[in-house]
Amino acid sequence: MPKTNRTRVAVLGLLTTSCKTGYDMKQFIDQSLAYFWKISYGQIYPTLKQLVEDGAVRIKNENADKKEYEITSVGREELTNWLSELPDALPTQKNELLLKLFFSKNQEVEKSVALLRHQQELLEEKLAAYEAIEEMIRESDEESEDELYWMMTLDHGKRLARASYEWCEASIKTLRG
Amino acid sequence: MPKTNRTRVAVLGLLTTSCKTGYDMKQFIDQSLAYFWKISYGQIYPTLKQLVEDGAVRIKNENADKKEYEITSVGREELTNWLSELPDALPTQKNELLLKLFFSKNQEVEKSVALLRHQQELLEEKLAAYEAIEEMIRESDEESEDELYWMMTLDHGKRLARASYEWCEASIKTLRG
DNA sequence: GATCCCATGTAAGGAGTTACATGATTCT
DNA sequence: AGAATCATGTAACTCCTTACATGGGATC
Repeated sequence: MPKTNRTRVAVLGLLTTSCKTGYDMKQFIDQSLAYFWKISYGQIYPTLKQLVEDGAVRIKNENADKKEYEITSVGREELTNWLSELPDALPTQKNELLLKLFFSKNQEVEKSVALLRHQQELLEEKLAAYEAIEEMIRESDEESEDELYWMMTLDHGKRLARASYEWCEASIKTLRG
Repeated sequence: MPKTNRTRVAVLGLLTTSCKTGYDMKQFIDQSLAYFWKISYGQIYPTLKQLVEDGAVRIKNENADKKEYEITSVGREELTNWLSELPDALPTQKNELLLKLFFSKNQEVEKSVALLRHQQELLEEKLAAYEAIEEMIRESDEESEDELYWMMTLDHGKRLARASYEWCEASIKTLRG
C-alpha cells in the first residue's frame, strides 16, 4: 500500500476553504499555514492536473486566464480517509540548529552562544508573525467553521516557539556557567 | 553561492566523533540523533566518496570489508565554517498532524480527538526514548567533550515534546468544551 | 510607457528513501 | 546448517525547489 501523497491531500483540503484556483492556494498558504506547511507552484499545478485525471477534482470554469476548481465526492472521500489516519510514528523533524549544536565541541563556546542568541531573535519574529495571523483570522468577517481549527494550529506554533526560546535561554546559561 | 549540503557536513561532523566507517555512522545516528536528523546508506556512501574526491576526507585503512575514514584539515574547515553560519530564517517544520487538524472541519470532532490522543501516546513513547538515550550517554565511560552538547539537544527534544503534549491536552478540551 | 501584480505552467536538478545486490562473519 | 548481523554499495523513484517562460490587467 503506497503511502498517501501529502501534496494531494493538502490541495484537496485547500479546495474545502475559499481557495478556487492554484494561485489562490499559493497565496493562502503563504499567509496562513506557511509555518508548518509550504507548497510551490511547481507542485500545485501538476497536482491539480493529476487530481482532475483521477476524478477527485473538477474544473468549474475554464477561462484561459483563471481556472476554478472544485472538489468532487471522490476527492472528499480521499480527503476524509487521510484525515482520520493515525500515524504509526512521529516524523523526524530535521533541525539544522540542533545538528550544529550536536557537533559544537568543534567550535568556540561563544560561537555557539551567538547561534542561540540569533535563534532567539528569529523566534521572537516568528511569535510576532503568529500574533499577526491570529489577528487576521479573528478579524475576517466570515464566521467560518475553520476558525477553531486554525487557531489550534497557531496555538501549537506559539507553544513550541516559546518552549524553544526558553531552551535557548537555559542552554546559553549552561554554556557560560 | 550554493547553499551548504547538510548531508556533507553531517558526515564530516560524525567523523569528529568515534565514527570511522559508513556503517558506524548509520548505527550511531539511529541511536542518538535520529530524533532530529536521519540519514540512509544511500546518502552516506556516495557522500563519503565525494568527500574523498574533494579532499575533505581521506581513507585511513582500506580493506575490502571495512573502510575507515578520517577528516582532513580541508574537511575541518568546511565543518567549522558551516557550524558558525547564522541561518537567515527558521525553516518550515512540516507537520502532518497540524495539516490534518487545519482541515478538520471536514471530519467529526471525535476523530480529531482520537488523532490528538494518539499523538499523546506517541509523545510519551518518545519521552521515554529520550530518557533511555540520556542514560546511555551518561553511562558511557568516555568522558567526552561532546556530552554537554548532546545533552543540550536532548533537552530540546524533551521540552518540545512536553509542550506538544500539553497542547494536545488543551486542544482536546477546546474540542469537547 | 514601465513596472508591478495576477495567473498558469514547465524543466532541471537537489535531496532523500526504498529496495535490491553482494558477500563476510558470528551466533544458535 | 541456517539465521542474524556486519558491511558496502547502486538504481529507481518520489518529493520538492528554483528558475524560467508567457501573457493579461492594473497602477504609477
